[in-house]
Amino acid sequence: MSSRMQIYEAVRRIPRGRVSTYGDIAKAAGLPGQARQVGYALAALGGETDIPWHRVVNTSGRVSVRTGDRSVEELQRALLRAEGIRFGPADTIDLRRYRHE
DNA sequence: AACCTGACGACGC
DNA sequence: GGCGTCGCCAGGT
Repeated sequence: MSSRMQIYEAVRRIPRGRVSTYGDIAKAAGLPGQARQVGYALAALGGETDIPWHRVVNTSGRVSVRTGDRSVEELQRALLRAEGIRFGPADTIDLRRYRHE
């Protein structure tokens, strides 16, 4: 429960126009190796939140696929593009360039 | 208690 | 880079 707060705090630290990965956030939240927990914590956020959930992608530099609802992924890409992040072929982001340490 | 399921990831081919 | 395998762990059946 409290670990979820740690996750949100870490996500909050991602600067605008940059991204981080589930694994990196997990590590930053003191939960190394528990990337999945990050996914669950973000999924638990409703639409109303000030947490920049869209700045979290997987290590492939791509927006993770949700089960069912596919429109959310489009929204995430739109939000990222709005921050100046460019997507390459296959909707891939260049992590070497946008990844936040 | 056993088993299944994910907004994941590292590793070996 | 694609693909299969295994490790991870909270929650729900």
